[in-house]
Amino acid sequence: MEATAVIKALGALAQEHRLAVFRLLVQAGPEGLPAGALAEALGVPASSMSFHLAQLAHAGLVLQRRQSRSIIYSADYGAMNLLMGYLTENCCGGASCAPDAACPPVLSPAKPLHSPRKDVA
Amino acid sequence: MEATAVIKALGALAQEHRLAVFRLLVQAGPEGLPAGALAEALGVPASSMSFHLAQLAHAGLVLQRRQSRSIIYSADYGAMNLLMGYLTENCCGGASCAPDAACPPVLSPAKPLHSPRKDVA
DNA sequence: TTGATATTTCCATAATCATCGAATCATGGA
DNA sequence: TCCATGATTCGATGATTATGGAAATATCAA
Repeated sequence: MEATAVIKALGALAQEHRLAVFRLLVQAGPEGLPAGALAEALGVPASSMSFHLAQLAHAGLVLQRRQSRSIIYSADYGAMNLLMGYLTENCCGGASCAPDAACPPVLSPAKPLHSPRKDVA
Repeated sequence: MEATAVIKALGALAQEHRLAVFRLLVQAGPEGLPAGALAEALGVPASSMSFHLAQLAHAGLVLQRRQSRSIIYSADYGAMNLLMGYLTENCCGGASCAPDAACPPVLSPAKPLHSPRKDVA
């Protein structure tokens, strides 16, 4: 994933409604949700929602497929993984950045990427 | 981490220079880098870099400390973890979203969050 | 205090982005 | 074909954001 794609993806998520939509889709799973349901869920006019969904799709964060009259949107989990991988890539120059924590990115709250060292704050 | 903080963080990263700075800092590790070095590394005027660093700091993504005449910036790894956790929270409604992949977010390329199912694409 | 260095603040300009009603397009049933 | 439904495109408006030079602030050394 290159920088311009990452910027586009981050910019797409950096907006109230789009962030909410993306999370709904992440939680909805691969089956996704139709545009109308998303608009109603967030209380946003259809034309506005369409604009935001287009942004997310153009950023490669969501997939769309038509099902009869509805257009179903779903999260692109692969893109999400690439995005987060880009941010943590080569963390701490590849060296162990903290004596007690592994550098390879792990999102689980129980195993944070690493804790800042005291001598830094 | 609440939505407004996440939006601020994502918005801060959704800009060419700021994304580049953040990655430099992530790779630099907890020791961080002075503002001047960042400006020079990216070929950006000092005043512009200062603006971008302020954005990152205000978004809670970087820490700053003064060291003599320099101001040293470093990545806030805790914030980064919270940010990514927010995006993947309650993925697929907590249910196993793919029969062969675990849902808890894992960034390692070898163990992606999960793969989209064929019947979805 | 004077001078040099490092960084930030101020300011005006230009560019990008969000909103939403109205019009348009696509689909499917009667 | 006609109509209803679901969604997108168009267009004007208002708001936010990026840029960089000049001036101001902070630190340190002599």
